[in-house]
Amino acid sequence: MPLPGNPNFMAGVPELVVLRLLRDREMYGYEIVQAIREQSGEVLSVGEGVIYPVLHALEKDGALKSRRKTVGGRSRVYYTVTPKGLKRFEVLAGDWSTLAAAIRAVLNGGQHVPAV
Amino acid sequence: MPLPGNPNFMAGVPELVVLRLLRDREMYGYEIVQAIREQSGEVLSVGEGVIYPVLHALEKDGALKSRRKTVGGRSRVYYTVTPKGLKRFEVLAGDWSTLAAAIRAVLNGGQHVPAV
DNA sequence: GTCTATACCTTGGACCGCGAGGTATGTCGC
DNA sequence: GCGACATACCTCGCGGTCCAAGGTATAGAC
Repeated sequence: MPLPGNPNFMAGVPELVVLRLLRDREMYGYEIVQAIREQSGEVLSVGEGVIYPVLHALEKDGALKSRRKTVGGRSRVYYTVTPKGLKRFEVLAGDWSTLAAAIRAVLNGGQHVPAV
Repeated sequence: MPLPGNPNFMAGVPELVVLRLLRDREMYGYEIVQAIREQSGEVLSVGEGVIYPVLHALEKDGALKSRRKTVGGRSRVYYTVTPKGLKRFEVLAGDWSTLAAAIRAVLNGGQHVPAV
């Protein structure tokens, strides 16, 4: 949360990314890990040790719902975004946008960049 | 360091910002804290508890040089960027750029954004 | 003489990310 | 049938960053 007294202003990106991916379609953890790697052009490598805890926390908070599904003999846990999760995504996305703009502003020498 | 095996990929923003400000002109710690707040449009609030340790670490690494100066009866520690520090800034700035682009790519649905 | 602003600094803990490790099952080659 | 590899889930504990809180000291205002 960048705006008012921001504790740990850089955190929460994994969460944001997870919510973004699940907004499009139902996915399972292992798949998410690879999707992040792919879609970021191999730049972001957010491992399973990050993703699974994030998924559990989001579900506990009611931002995600899960259901087991067996595909080709493999048991998977698929996640979907709840309305609460969608709202959370929008907040986080806005925060990120604000933050990135602020950093860019400083890098550009203090000229206020009018949002992207 | 976003690219190869990235430990703590989101970190280092305070350092990056400090180097950016000092690249323009000599500044002292207290001044830097306020400059960040201002230039970021009050979004970034990186307190003294962050800045001073960063300045000390950068100086210890030879990225900055300091000199005491008394202005109007007030003793200040002014910092300037060394060539090593400049190089470090360029690396960090590039890393940040890459990272921000990667996150934006994911937020945009996996279409590779051709750098900004 | 007290209060506010300036200016420096350190410490403790909180939090997050992450590697490393652990379990289990399916598939492919030999 | 057996080993190696990919899939798929999970947790623990370390480590690094950030940050609030607190501490010192001087200058200027009222």
